[in-house]
Amino acid sequence: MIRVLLADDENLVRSAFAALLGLEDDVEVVAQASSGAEALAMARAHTPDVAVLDLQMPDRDGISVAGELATVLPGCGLVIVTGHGRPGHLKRALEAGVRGFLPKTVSAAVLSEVVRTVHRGGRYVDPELAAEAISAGDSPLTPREADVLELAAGGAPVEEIAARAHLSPGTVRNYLSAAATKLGATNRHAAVEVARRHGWI
Amino acid sequence: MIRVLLADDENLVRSAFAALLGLEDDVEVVAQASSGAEALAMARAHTPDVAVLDLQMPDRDGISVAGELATVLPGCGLVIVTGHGRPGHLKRALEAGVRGFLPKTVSAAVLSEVVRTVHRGGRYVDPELAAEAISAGDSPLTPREADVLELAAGGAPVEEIAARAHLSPGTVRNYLSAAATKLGATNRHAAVEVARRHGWI
DNA sequence: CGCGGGCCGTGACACGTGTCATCGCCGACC
DNA sequence: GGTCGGCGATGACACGTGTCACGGCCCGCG
Repeated sequence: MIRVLLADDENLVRSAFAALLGLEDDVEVVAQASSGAEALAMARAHTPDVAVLDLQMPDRDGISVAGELATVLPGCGLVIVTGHGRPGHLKRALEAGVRGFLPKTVSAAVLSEVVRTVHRGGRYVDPELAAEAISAGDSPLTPREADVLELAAGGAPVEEIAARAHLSPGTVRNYLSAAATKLGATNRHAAVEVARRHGWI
Repeated sequence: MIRVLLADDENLVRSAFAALLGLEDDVEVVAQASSGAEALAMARAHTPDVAVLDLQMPDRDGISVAGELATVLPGCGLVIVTGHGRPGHLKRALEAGVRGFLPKTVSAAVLSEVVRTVHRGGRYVDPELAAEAISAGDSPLTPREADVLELAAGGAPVEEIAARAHLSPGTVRNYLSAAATKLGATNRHAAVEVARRHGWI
């Protein structure tokens, strides 16, 4: 029997996944969580064999939860499920010790199969996503550029970004200009779109 | 027995919903679709009692599908399920004849209950979402302002927006300026964020 | 009919931005 | 020890934008 922890902030989806996995004979959902913090607490309490985590949760990234789980529960298999799979996310997830990564567009049979594969110590990443990740490559942005670009995501003026990043307005413009050039965008706003699409911010 | 049509582009979620609804004695999932066009075709073929539609689908809006279904299958109950519930979406959905509207954050028991309620001819909208919709009110934007603001969503420069909207650059700037003022934003980019958050674009 | 308001355009001004050159400080690497 | 690259800053210039005033056209409404 494979003991599974489910974490997803969308209760309806999480319960539905539980119902889906419940149909399998060799899988048992032993705990559910609706946030990253709760997922960690539940994992400590129930020590599941496999943790199925949603990528986007209100408090913290599913990947950061996975990273912490990897050290707290080394034996626990880690699977990330996500709506919009971005290449950058996949890369970060694999670095965090995740062994299963699949978008929600895959068919139902895949989920339970991936749970079994990961439990056996194997790996599974969605082929389409893997291809995208390889063709897209790494982020060309330096850490600071990514930081500043993320702060620019809300459409805030440069002054506000500078204040929130504790930087000079001129420096912020330099970073944004560099980021836009690297991403082949004409604006920082278009650059934000590109970076988001690749999962680089 | 309530005959249900399920439409959601995320196969995993759709199958999971099917499993969830399959646990109910009085509900039967008779058809599934992964796009808006497919949902319409399936609805014609199977004449379900209730259609459960995801809001965001690749080809067309779940609301526009609902609007068409309302004329094609007048007796069919319409339920919209969505990840991020925006007040503006709720309003448009109700105008299209939708009688059930709920975010995916609700608990599992609610879904089947809403299907039953809608099948009986009743209505259900998520209380929290309803409160937001009332407090947020209608969109202050004129139709053209909303159009232009939508074209500005990608971060494109004014010239490009003007070309795509068949307008003069000056006119575009006027519209964007008006929209930003009405939405209390300093930029058009921040205005886009605000409008998106309210579901006005 | 006059009036308001949505729609579309022009022109002008001030401000925000994008771009580039140049500087200094540091840490990594050969 | 020299070089390279990331980080932070400054200053200057050109361009994109935000804002306002103003013009016109059309439609609906009192």
